[in-house]
Amino acid sequence: MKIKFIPIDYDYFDWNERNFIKIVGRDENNKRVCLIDEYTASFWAILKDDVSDKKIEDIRKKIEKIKADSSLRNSSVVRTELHNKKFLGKNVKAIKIFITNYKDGHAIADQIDFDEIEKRREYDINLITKYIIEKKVKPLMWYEVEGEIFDKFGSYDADICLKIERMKEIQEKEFFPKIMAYDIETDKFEIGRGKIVMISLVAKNFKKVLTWKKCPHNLDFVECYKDEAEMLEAFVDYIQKENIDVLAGYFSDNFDLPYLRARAEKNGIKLSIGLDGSQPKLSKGNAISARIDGIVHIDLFKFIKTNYSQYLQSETLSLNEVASELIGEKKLEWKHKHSSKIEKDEWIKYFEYNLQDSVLVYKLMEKSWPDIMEFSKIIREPLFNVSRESMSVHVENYIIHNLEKFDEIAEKRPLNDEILKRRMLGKYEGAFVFQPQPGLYEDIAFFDFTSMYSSVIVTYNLSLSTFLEKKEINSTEVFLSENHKVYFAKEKGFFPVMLEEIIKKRKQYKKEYKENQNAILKARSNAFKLLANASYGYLGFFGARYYCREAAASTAALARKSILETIEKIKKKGYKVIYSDTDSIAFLVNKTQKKIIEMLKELNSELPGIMELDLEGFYKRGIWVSKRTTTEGAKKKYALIDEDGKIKVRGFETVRRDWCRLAKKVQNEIISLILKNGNEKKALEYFNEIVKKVNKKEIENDDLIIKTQLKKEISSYAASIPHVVVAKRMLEAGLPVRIGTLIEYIVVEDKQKNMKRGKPGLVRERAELPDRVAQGEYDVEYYLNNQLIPAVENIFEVFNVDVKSLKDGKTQKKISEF
DNA sequence: GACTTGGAGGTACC
DNA sequence: ACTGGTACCTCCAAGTC
Repeated sequence: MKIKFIPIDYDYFDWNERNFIKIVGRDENNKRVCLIDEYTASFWAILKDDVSDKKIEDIRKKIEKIKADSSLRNSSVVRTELHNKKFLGKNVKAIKIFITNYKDGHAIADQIDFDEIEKRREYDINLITKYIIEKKVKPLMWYEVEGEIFDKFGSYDADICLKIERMKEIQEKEFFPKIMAYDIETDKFEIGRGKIVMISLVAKNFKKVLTWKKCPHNLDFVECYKDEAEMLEAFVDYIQKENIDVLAGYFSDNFDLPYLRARAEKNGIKLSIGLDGSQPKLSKGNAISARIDGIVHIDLFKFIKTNYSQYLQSETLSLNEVASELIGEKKLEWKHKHSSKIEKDEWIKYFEYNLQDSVLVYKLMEKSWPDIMEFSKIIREPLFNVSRESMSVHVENYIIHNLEKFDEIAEKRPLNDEILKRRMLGKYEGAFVFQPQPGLYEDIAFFDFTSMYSSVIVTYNLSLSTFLEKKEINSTEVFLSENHKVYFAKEKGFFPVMLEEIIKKRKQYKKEYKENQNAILKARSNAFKLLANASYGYLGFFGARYYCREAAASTAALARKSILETIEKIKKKGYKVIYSDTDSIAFLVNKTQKKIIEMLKELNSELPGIMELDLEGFYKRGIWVSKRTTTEGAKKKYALIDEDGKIKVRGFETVRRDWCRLAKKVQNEIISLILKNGNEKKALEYFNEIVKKVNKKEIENDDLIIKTQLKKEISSYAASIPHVVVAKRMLEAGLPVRIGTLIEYIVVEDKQKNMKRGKPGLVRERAELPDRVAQGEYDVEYYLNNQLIPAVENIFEVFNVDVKSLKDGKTQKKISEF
């Protein structure tokens, strides 16, 4: 039988003690297809140099006799092959060892401890990953498949199952999966402790809320069931009936699916939503992931966190904020309460609220699909994994999937003691940041290096496999510090070569996207950008297979050297450099813009390798301020206005979430007024008005909330700082507080009159939960001295205006003098 | 007891 | 633990006089 097929989900199972791969996907008519493939797991034993051929044959014979029997199954080596391979760039002879069952790879590898064996590798690589590499059955690519009907499964919910005989990659139209979004509402927050009150399901032309609560209304999307158990059964039915590829939730790995499983168990029913009739499988450990056989369960929260969060403005990654920013739609209003306390007519609101959550998840999933799909195609890992994995894992998987071209055997994942050792090493010297001079500057140009760290890695060939223990002829020498030099080979290593390709592809797809703006090209270009950006971090990441501290430190060192040299050149051309951070240089434009572009060309012609300097932009004006404690300029804090009047703020309180909105809004407005007008006059008037308002207690509570995230367990905080004290109080009040919760508080006047000689008591004693604070109850002194003034003081200082004394009556006269 | 200092903690920049 | 280092700033608590 011959069909067209696109792989969506991968899994493996044991049959007669051997491993079989099961791929679920679609055919050209969108029929659900499952493919079965026999696959023999393997790993490598790398031989030491100079082992004689005869000895190698002896060892192979010995290896072929190895068994690893357990109560679970009898495992053994199937056969061996001898190959000429590379390991970390060096030629090696290696024995490829095929085994009956992947799960016993470790047990068998442990028995290969002959003196002639240098290393054993790749027994720590996922079976699916190895399968995709070797058999080239890549996720979300179309294939023409020949195979025979496979009916050895009792019943599998697919239109057809084939055992693969031949496969060929083909070109076909882009695939779009059938997505369903879901969300549950429960009586208690803790997993399984309360009942599930309702479940919403949203797919294309499909909107439902399932509930077992009485239905005193006529909402057509609500379906009522006798009890929780019946509702859960209906949920299972819909998942089975609707023929979906992707089930998407938000925080659903940690909440919705575990909750559903727990409640199903309590009700004595099976949550058999897998195509094989199995229940969702929850992984053990801290980072729970919930898998459904044949259906890709995606927890969008995880994908958004690793892939979008750095580009989002949202203060938190709550569904409400993320949806609002990405799709311009919000959750409905609903104040959570136990179902027993919900009034009759409130239920409609509750159902609508629940439905809207799934609508948001559905739309977010549609929007994220190109990104998830492109990552899956580029990295060649299944959607389930790609949607959950961190950037370092993405980089690593990309490497592993591309080693074949280099004949490389993969390095092993570091074990715990190795990780510990790496972490003990501490930090190495990083980027250069220019010491700015506080002031308001006119006409500024910004240059920046494109993907600077990646370009450095490629240009200087930095990586684990090119790192040399000692100086060799024709090697690159890098000064890390005065008495620490390291060396790298000139011969190209696979890591820099791969990175160069990533950078090239990023450029290519960026260009293609500009010519043909569609979501997929954008996603493709973006995926390569993210991979390139994470590569340097990967080199210095303690958990990386290809960790190389020297390479990471050298990357930073060479980037420093490069930027400092460029700064010098720009200075020599007669420009005043005012700022620089890592890969960017700001300088004053005292000549025509044409001259600047000419200089840029010249600078580029002198740069080595793929290093490239780019014009980031011209700005009409910019402000740099001093640090709060000293008079020297603050780094990483500045604001710019471009020729179109667009303002860019970096580092100021305005862009920090741990400052109250009042301080942020006022600072932002002051920055804007100053940059637009070129002086502080209007800004001072504005500030004066605000101070009056604060004094008159006219500021809304919402503008006074200070938000700080709880980053660890409450008990492990050394000092009792305001947000931790408030968090404790929230816990006592039965509010959900855990690591990651954004704690909100308002500082109120000292009720206990703890004032000591006119000075207020500790902030934590005055930090109050926002809904316990009445309008106008806030502490004027705190918000003036600890929020407003610190936020604007250094800005006005640039104009020699002392704002500290503004709140006193006298100084107001002083302002009128301006 | 008032003031200084340093560390913990959080969040930004690139 | 889940990419890296650099930097700012607040609040508290210990240290100093």
